[in-house]
Amino acid sequence: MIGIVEVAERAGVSTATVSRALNGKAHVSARAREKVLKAAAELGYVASSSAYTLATGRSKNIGVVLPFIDRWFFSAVLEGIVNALVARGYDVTLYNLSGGASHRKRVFEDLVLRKRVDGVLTVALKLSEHELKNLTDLQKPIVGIGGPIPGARSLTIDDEGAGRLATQHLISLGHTEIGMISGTPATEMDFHQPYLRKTGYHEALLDANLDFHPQWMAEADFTIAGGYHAAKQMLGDPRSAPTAIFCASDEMGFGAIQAARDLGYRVPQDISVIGMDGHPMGIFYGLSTIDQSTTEQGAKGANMIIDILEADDEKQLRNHEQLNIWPIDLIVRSSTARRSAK
Amino acid sequence: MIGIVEVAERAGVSTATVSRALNGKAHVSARAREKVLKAAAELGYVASSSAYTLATGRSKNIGVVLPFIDRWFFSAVLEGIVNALVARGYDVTLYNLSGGASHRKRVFEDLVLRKRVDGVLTVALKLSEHELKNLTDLQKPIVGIGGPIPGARSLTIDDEGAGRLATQHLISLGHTEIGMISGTPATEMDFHQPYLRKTGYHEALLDANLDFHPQWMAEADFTIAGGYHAAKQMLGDPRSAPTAIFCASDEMGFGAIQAARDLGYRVPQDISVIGMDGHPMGIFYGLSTIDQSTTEQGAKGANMIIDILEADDEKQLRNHEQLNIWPIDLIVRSSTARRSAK
DNA sequence: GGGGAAACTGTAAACCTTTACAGTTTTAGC
DNA sequence: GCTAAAACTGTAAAGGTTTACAGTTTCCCC
Repeated sequence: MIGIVEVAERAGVSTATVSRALNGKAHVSARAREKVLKAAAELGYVASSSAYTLATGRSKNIGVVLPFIDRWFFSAVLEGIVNALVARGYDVTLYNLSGGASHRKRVFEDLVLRKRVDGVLTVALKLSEHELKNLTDLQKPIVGIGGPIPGARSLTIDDEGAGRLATQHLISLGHTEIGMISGTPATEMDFHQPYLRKTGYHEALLDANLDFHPQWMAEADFTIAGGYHAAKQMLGDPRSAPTAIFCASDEMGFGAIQAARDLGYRVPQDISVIGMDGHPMGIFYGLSTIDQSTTEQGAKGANMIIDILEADDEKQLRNHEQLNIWPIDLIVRSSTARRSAK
Repeated sequence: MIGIVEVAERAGVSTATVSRALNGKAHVSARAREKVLKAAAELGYVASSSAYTLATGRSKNIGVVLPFIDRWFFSAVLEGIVNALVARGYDVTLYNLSGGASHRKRVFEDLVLRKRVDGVLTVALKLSEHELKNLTDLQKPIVGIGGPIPGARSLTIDDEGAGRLATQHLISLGHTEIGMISGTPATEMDFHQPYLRKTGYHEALLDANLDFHPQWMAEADFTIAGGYHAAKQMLGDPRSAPTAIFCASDEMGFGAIQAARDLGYRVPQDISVIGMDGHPMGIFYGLSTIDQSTTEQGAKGANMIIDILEADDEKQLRNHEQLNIWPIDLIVRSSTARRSAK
């Protein structure tokens, strides 16, 4: 095993100098630095991260907690997070909550706490009070992406505004009978999101003085299949079928388009569909959507937490609540069009 | 800061006893164990993982290296890996290669090496000799999922057999003009997979004495859009259009179905399509496929590496090459049918 | 060449556990 | 009640780094 001592011997300096040279600190002469670098390279020396962490109290490791990994939104956020963190020299330790309740408890009580991480990033998560306390007790920076963490920093889109914007887009095209397929809150997830998007939808209808028909509202589980079944139900009855549907996720939008086609509707001539999130397949389906540049949002959240960490300012480290609103874009493609005369 | 010393004091025992009690080791009286547990709970003590790692040389942390995170196959494998590892008390540190070449170099040279991990799991990766050497120099268990790592243990399906099976399924339905949309090897990925699936396809045709037409072979990038464009090209010319297509991934299969429909073909009456992987959306599309139970495969790979670690047998730890073949299933849905008379 | 400041370097303590080894207590058998 | 064995417990070293502090060298200017 070759450690800092061996490098020091070979370079003919002390371990302190080796440490300083290798970490790019000041107070090392060019000559010494060079000798150290050479010796380290020759010996193939790599510092032990556990010793580093023990000595400095920093692990250069961020814990990321997500409810699912294999759903597009989450994997896209994760991709952004991981790339941004690695670029800044941090590792990512992953905690996934999809393994059931006992698993979830384990994550919060044991793993996150084991002093392995310098900070925690949560994605679209609603925490119980107990879990929140576990996290804040760590006295480490926390950032919540896509679902505000009370008392901590958050990065999230304006879900209510997004719902309103999507609905207004449909209204602006002349639609007056507008349905919505909203998400059901899975137990693992923050339930603000589906709720807020629905609120935006209602507000937009209200502002435009439009009627609201209970049959125009359905709930599904954010998947293609869920959207398909909900849309089929909603469009199946010609007496109450809306002429446009706003889906709370793009996946449900894909399903809705398919359902409409299977029922003989033409999209967008007979029915307009707008989704939400900015799924890459949306380009393929021609689905209009509210884009929230998911991967970039993940990267931004990652950079936020590193900025806090490296600010190193005591005041910064306190978890004062702070809400950052991430911008959204309306992307109009071929699934929404002017309402045609019936 | 409360450490093992504080717990020892409170419990009225030595730190050695605290350590033994908390780690569930033998040689602790029931009375002492109880006192320790009580004291630890009262103080809210959590062991420092870096000190643990430094003292024991084990990090209880597995590095997972993947080329992408936000593509379904990889996120599904990852989901399986993470859940299995957490269930066995291990953490997962994630290394993603999609950030470009310098990023990739960084991952292999710095991060994986930093003695943070007890073992490495790679997913569908082809490593350069240099990268492979970096990894094996670690003297730690390595397991390659979905892409064999030379000189290490691997878990992979029989890609060639899978290609043959898919093609044979089409042949058994009476098809004689069978196209294939194969994957292009992205630089980040193992390029065995697309190649092997193609080989299986060719073998099956050969065995059945069927003709092969160069226009029946296309390459795409594993995505829906890629499959769509490739299929449109292949089916566009009625003189050479095949009556069945085997796609090397389900995503490309979805695209191919869409392309066929857009060209006025009915699936499966006019054209059969079979995919590969077992994407959950396949149920929705009715896509016949070769299922490789991706998430379970990830879990299996994770368990393999932990088994090696916990066997603790010197011989086990040596990275002797070993190839585990993961079973596949032909799933017949509504996208494949008997060839109809033209 | 002398003096003082600035730049560099080294020693050793600190970080927090685990565990080998030695020492102590309990148990069981007679 | 004694003895030997078994079970438990404690002391202290080890693991590999960073860094405060003290000590040394170099540099510059008079």
